[in-house]
Amino acid sequence: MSGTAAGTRPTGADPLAAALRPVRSGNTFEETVQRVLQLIRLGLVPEGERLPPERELAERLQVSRVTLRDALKVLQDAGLLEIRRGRYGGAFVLPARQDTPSGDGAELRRRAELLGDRLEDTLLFREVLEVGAAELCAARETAGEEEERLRECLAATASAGLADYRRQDTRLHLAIAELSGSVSVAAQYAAVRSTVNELLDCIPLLPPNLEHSERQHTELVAAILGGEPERARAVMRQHLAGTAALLRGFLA
Amino acid sequence: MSGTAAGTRPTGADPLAAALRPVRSGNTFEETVQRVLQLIRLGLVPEGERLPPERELAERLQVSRVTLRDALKVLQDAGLLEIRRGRYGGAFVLPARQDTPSGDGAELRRRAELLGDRLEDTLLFREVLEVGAAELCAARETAGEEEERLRECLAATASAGLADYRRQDTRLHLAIAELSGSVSVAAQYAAVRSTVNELLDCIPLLPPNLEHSERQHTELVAAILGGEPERARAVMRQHLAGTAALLRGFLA
DNA sequence: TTTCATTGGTACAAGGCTATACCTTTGGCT
DNA sequence: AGCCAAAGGTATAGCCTTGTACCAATGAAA
Repeated sequence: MSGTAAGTRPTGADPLAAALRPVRSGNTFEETVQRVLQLIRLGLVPEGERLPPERELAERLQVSRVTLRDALKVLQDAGLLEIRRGRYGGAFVLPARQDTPSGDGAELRRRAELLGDRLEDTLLFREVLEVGAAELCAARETAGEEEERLRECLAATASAGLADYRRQDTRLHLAIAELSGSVSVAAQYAAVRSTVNELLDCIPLLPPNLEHSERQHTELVAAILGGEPERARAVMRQHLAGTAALLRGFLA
Repeated sequence: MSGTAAGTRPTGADPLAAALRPVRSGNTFEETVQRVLQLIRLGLVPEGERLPPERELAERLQVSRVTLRDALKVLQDAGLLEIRRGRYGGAFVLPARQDTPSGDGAELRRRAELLGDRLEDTLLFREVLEVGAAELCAARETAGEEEERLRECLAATASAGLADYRRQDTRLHLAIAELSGSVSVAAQYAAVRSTVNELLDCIPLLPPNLEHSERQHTELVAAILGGEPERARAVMRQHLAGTAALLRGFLA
C-alpha cells in the first residue's frame, strides 16, 4: 500500500491504470469466438447465408485454421451455426431461437448482469463513437458512392419489417461509422454495437419506437449529406438517448 | 475477383471489413512492448522514476513474467530503460536522447512514414475520443475530488516549463478522458495519445504555441466545471485542430 | 558486520497456437 | 456415370507463452 511514485494523495484512481490493463482480454480462441459472433450479431452475414470459407476467415482474422475451427465448433454447438461439408458447404447462420417466451426483461437482466460494470461503459463509449462519427461524416463532404451507400441503407431501414429492422439499423449505423473516415472508429463501433445488439435482442420491437427511430434516421442522413455537423451530432445524440432509455427502462 | 456473398456491387468497401480484422495485432511480446512504451511516452512514469516491479507489471498486464522481461530487455537495449538488480532496483526510465540535431521534420517524417495510412486514422480517432470525452465530462457534474484533480492538472500545465510541458499536457488530457466515466474511452485515448506523442516529440515546442494552448486549456476546464458541454466540445475541437495543423504543417 | 526483505535472473515442464500437409465429403458439370 | 473443384476434417512437428520454483544481487536497518 502507501503511495505510488509521485503520489499527491491517492485520489482513488491509479495514475497508471490507463496503460496497465490486460494486454489480452482472453486467449486467441475466445477472442475469435467473439469476432465471429460479431459477424452474426451485427447481421453482416444474414440468417441463411454462409460465412466465408474457413481458410479465408482464418487468414483475415490472422488466426490459425485450427483455432478458427474450434471457435466455429462452439458456435455450432450453441445452435448459432450449421456447418456443412463438401463443395457449396460452409458455416451457415441459423435463425435465432426466440427463447424469450416471457416478453419481460428476464433474459435481458441476465445478460446485463454478465456485463456488470461494463454496461454503462459500453453505452458511454457507444455515444462517443457514434456522435463523433456522425459529426465527422457531416463535415467530410460525403458524396458520390458514399452518398449512395447512405441513401441505400436509409431506404433499407425504412422499408424493413419488424423482423429485419434491427439488422438494417445496424447496417446504417455501421455505414456512418465507416464513412467517418477512421477505420478505428468503425472497428470499435462494430465491437460495441455487437454488445448492444446482444442486449437489444431481448427486447420486443414496438412499431411506435420504430417509427420514431425512422424519422430520426431520415433527419440524420439529411444532416450528414447536407454538411451540417452540429445538427448531425445533435440528432444522433438524441437518437441514441432513446435506445439507452429503452434499455435502462427494462433494466430498472 | 468477383463478388462476395450478398455483393450489391463492390462499392470498394467489403461489408465484413469492420469485423474481419486481425484478432491480434501481433504476438504477446510485441503488444507488451507497446504497452510499456505507453507508460513512458505518456509520461505516466517520469524520467528518473522506476516502473513497478516485474511481478506486479506482469500481473497487471496479464502476461507471464518471462514475456514481460523480454519486453523490458528490448526497451533497455533501445536505451529507454536502465534495469538495476537488488532491493531498490527495478526498471528506471532514462531521459530521452535528443537525437534531433536538425530541428526540421526529418525524424518526424520517418516516424510518420511508419504509420502510413494510420496517421490520418489516428488523428480522426483522437478527435472523436477527446471531443466526446470533453462533452461527457462537462455533462457529468464534475465536482469534488474530480474537480480538484482537473484543477491540479491545469495548474501543472500552466506552471510547467518547456521541458515538462508535453508530459503535463498529456496528464491533463488523460484526466479528462478518465473523468468521462468510460474506461474504454480512457484506454483507447491512452493508446492513441501514445502514438501522437511519438510524433510530437520530434517537433520543437515554441513558447507562442504553448501560451495559446494554455489559454485553451483554461477555457476547456472552465467549460467542463461549468457544465457547458457544447462549449467544452467546441474548445476541445479547436484545441486539437491546432495540434493536427502543426503536425500536418511539418509533414507537408 | 550481519541480516533480510525486495527485486532482478534463470531453468524447466506443460499447454496453447501455428504452419503445413494430406484426407474426406459434396454436388454441379461434362 | 464419372470427374473434379471447393469446402470441411485430421494429424504432426515446432514455436510461443505460461506457471512455478529457485538462485543471485543489492543496500537499508539492526
